[in-house]
Amino acid sequence: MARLPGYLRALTALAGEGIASVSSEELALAAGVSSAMLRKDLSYLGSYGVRGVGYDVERLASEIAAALGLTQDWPVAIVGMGNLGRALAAYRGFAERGFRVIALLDHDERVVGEEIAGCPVRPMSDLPGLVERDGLAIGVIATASEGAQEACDELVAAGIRSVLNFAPVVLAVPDDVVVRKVDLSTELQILAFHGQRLAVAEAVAP
Amino acid sequence: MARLPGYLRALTALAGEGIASVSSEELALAAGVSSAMLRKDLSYLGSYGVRGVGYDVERLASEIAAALGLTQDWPVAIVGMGNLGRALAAYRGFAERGFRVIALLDHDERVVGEEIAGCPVRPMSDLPGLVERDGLAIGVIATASEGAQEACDELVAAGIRSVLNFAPVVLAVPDDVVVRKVDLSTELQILAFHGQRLAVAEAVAP
DNA sequence: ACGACTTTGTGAAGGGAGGCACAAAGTTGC
DNA sequence: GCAACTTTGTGCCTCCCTTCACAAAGTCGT
Repeated sequence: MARLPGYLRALTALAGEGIASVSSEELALAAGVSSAMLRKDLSYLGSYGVRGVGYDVERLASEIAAALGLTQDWPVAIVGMGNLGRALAAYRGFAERGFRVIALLDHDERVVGEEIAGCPVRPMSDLPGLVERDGLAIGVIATASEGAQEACDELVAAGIRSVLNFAPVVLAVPDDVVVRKVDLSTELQILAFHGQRLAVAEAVAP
Repeated sequence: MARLPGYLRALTALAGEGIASVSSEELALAAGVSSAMLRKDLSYLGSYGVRGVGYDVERLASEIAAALGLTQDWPVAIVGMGNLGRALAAYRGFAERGFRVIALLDHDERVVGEEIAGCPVRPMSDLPGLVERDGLAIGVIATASEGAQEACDELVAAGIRSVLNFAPVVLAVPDDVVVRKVDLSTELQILAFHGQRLAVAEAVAP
């Protein structure tokens, strides 16, 4: 379920405010979904609500965290130390949510050895060892478009089956590999589309 | 249509290889969709294909670009000059696709005046002027979660109706404002979910 | 202890997006 | 100029996701 992270985030925020119990209505509002959908989603996890009262915030949060597999730390490696890769390496958001960046990788020998955000850049040949010895399970692709497929192939060959792709290309992977895509320019283009529709609508009926 | 940017990207790549004509089958493969869906999507734009031959790459690319409103440059402002905001300011991907970052903004007076990637950081109070005089239409929110709603409110108050949100919160906006969200940690959590399912499956049937 | 009230969990209905399959249209070879 | 082949455009069908609505269940006041 792609919405569980949103619920977890809303619950964490509520817990931070010292709220112990929440109804499906309130939580749905905070997470930006309908209450019926929220209840149906949560019912898949089990019956953790109490009729007439609502859900226990702490309890539900830990159930969702368990379902998402967030009870453990997930080691992450970032491939590609260009502009984007450096930014991601410096970004604190990973560690805050249980994702530990254990390696920065680059194909380019001139970059290997450099230190970014206190972490040395390592060659791609280190990948198998990272998977084997450090339990690396998630790879982040921050290369340019051209290098993305090759980087992905190397990740998959090393045994990684979860990939987060920032490059604006469609990656070809075996069926058992999961690829999630984050694409700035696609999002911007969708916004441009709406912006234009707005402009056209205004021109017609000002 | 959220898939048009993907088609455009595939077409641009084909044009770069000097390919002049493409069938729906080939283009669909390159864009990672089914050929039937591609044809249906393109038929909404009009009949730009030739039966028995396929689509003219250049022609189709410019039609899609026009539909997306990419014939003009879209001015963009980035709000929030923390880690993420600085990274975005330095990121070249915007300009490459017709999105011009015309302003960097921050609420914090200690950051205002600083220069990042050759562009000065300006106060939030400059917003109305940017919208009025420079045609600013798209706002990018790169603040921390806490400041996101306030930043969004200021963007909307200034007249911006297209927002790209990097903060992991659900923004409340009027109906005529479009918000697109890019959320790293949600994507990572979804990957963790799959990673855990994989681990569980392996433990059951090794 | 009982009744009224609140809230969950879920069956049924509704809608929309994607896929299938085929007719229409255009091209190419002879 | 005609026939065979290729490829688009689209009507129809199916399936999944969302929403509606209500019964079951549990709480709180009296």
